[in-house]
Amino acid sequence: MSDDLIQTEDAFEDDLPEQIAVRLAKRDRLNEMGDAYPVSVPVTTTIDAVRAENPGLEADVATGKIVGIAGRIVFLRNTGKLCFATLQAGSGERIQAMLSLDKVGEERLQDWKDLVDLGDHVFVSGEVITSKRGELSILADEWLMAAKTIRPLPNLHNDLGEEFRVRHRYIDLIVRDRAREVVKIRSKVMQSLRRTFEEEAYLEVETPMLQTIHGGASARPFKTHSNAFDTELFLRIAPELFLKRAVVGGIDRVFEINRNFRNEGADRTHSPEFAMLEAYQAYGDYNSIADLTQKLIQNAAMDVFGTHQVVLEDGTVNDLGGNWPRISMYESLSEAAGVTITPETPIAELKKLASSVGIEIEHPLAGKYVEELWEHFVKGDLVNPTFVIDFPVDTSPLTRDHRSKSGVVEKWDLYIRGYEQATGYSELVDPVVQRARFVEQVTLAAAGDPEAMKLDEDFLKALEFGMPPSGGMGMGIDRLLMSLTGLGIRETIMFPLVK
RNA sequence: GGGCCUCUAGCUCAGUUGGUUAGAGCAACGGACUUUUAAUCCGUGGGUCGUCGGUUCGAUCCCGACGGGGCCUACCA
Repeated sequence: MSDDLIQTEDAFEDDLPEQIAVRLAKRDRLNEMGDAYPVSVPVTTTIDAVRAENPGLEADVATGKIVGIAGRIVFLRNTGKLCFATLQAGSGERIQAMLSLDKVGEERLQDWKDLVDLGDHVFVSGEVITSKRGELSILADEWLMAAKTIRPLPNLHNDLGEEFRVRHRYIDLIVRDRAREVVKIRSKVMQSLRRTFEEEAYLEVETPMLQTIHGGASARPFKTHSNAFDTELFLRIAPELFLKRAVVGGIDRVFEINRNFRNEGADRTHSPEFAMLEAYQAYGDYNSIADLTQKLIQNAAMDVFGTHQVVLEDGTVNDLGGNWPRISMYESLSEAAGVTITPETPIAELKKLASSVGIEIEHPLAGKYVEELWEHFVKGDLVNPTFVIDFPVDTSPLTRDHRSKSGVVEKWDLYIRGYEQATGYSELVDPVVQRARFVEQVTLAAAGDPEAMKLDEDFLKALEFGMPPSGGMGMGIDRLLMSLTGLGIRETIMFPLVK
């Protein structure tokens, strides 16, 4: 693929694809006659408005209404003395323009045929009519080039290849309704989430993305360097430790929607940068924050689709309605595995069980085996939204111990259609226990675990000033869009990273 | 990171069991056409068959390396 065609005057001469050379020549002619890229064109209305204001007209009707509209040409049908073009607005709405010899005159009709290509933005003004076949049209008195296109649009009769769509999303958005729709859905979901937060009296904040110590999750970070401070910086893997500082400071109900960066593998459900929602609620716990999470998602479904039963890309229905069940990790695992597993089950036994079902991992923490076993035995069967609650303590360093069960923490993961959609905690606010947990992590890091956290002294100091008992949650926005649409992550992100 | 597959015109795709001139539809160019809407009809041009190297009389095709992409797998959300 040659992307640097239009660089130098010399390049015009030689190896330019025919279609581009032809269009550049047309551009030159337009500039000689006037302007191929005028600063504006005298539009009086929009394609959407013309359609909305002229519904259900009979065929071959003249309304007497004169309008000026602009749009991108997506179909072109030139005949001898009457030319047709289909103009598309940014919304995807289309309308037909008709250019006849007796209205625009011989010269301008010839200019149209000579200079206008598929993909061009044009302005036409004239009367709103319907054609003999009943198509709502603008019968032009005049036309103007609004912006000349140099590259040809792909044909609109075959689906674009997936790679082409991702690499040229701007073209995908022009030619594919669904691409535009997904952008719209995403925007509406964001509005809905913010609306729910506002109703619940949360404040939206923005915390650092460039951090000197990365914490709040376990993942490999992207590294960068600050010239001014001459120091290594990390792109954040999570905002958690800063949002908790905000809660310490008295921002009792706080949320952030922003990007996280994780230097891990990319696949259908993982992107190196992804939009994350985190929320914290002083005087709440993992139950109240689960309630909030359910409300956020159900409101989003209702606001965007008007139902909790959302229809996915493949035609299946994702039922997000009702009160979502909360199942215990240890109990659901014990049931599915046919063996009683508790926080007291020795690691050797867990290892043996894991090995017997083909999970071969070496890890010093019993909790890791429990989570792996749970994913093996239970995860696949969870289709409808389900909160899996009460996780092993040793894999959840930022979560408080369970109020009554020993060996587990007050943490849930929300699963929807087999994917982890969100996670929530009763937050660990005891600075002494938090320090001890961090030290364990750092010890692991020293033992060669690159994802273990470094000690964030300033965060610990904040806790020492007293963080109220709190519930907190984190939710992947891209994944929420996936749950609501059934699309892959690279379709829910408008411009996903490509090499 | 490992395994398998893939890359042909502006776009979507055929095809060549190694042979002289690599095809289609849409798009483009020339012509005809005042009611088309994937307009139609006649005619024309357009390709380093991902890149580099090897084998061969001859490579788009076989082999190797590199690059892009996909699927599975591993890690993470």
